Amino acid sequence: MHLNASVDAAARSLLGCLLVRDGVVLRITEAEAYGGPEDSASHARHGRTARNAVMWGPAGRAYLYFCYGVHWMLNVATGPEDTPAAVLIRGAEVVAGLETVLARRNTPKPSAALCAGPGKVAQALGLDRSFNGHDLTAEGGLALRPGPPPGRIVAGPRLGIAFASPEDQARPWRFADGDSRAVAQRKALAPL
DNA sequence: CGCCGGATTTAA
DNA sequence: TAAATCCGGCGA
Repeated sequence: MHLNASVDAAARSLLGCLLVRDGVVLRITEAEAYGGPEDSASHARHGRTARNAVMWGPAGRAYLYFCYGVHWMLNVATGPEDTPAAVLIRGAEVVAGLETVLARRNTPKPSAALCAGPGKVAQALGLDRSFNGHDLTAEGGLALRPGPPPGRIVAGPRLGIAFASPEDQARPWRFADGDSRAVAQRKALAPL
């Protein structure tokens, strides 16, 4: 876990790490890097606001935001203080607490798609705005811990950013565990 | 203050 | 392929 490295390196280093809450343990299988004001795909593109303030804070804090009027998205703030950057957790596989995850996801049985998607990850962990700014390096509530890294990493363009500049859309800042099935749209990813 | 549109998911 | 559904950011 190298949260103070460049945001794309930080995103790669989060693959395989564990998210722990309430007996639920998820292993991160997919992540996307978002930079500062220079990244036209990032929430930081309009500068510092009340919503994205956590991106300016120290590395290791949770940045939660509400999207499409429906979903909560979990990000990990990276980089030094005053340097806005965050990694969106896009996918995970369940390591422990399967019953709790199935209940929260309102799904009868497990599948590779159970937590493949950023909205699904936050829902599986039971997250909402109250976790915004939470210190993931501390114990309790919601914690981020080292986990088994992937054997190989695949990468591709970030998803859902058609509003960004062509250069930023093309930037291969989406990363995933090449051996995990808990990854949405795997065809858009290729070996590093 | 009102409008536009989004780092998505789900079901048809 | 579209509907669900809310709020941030921006322009008036």
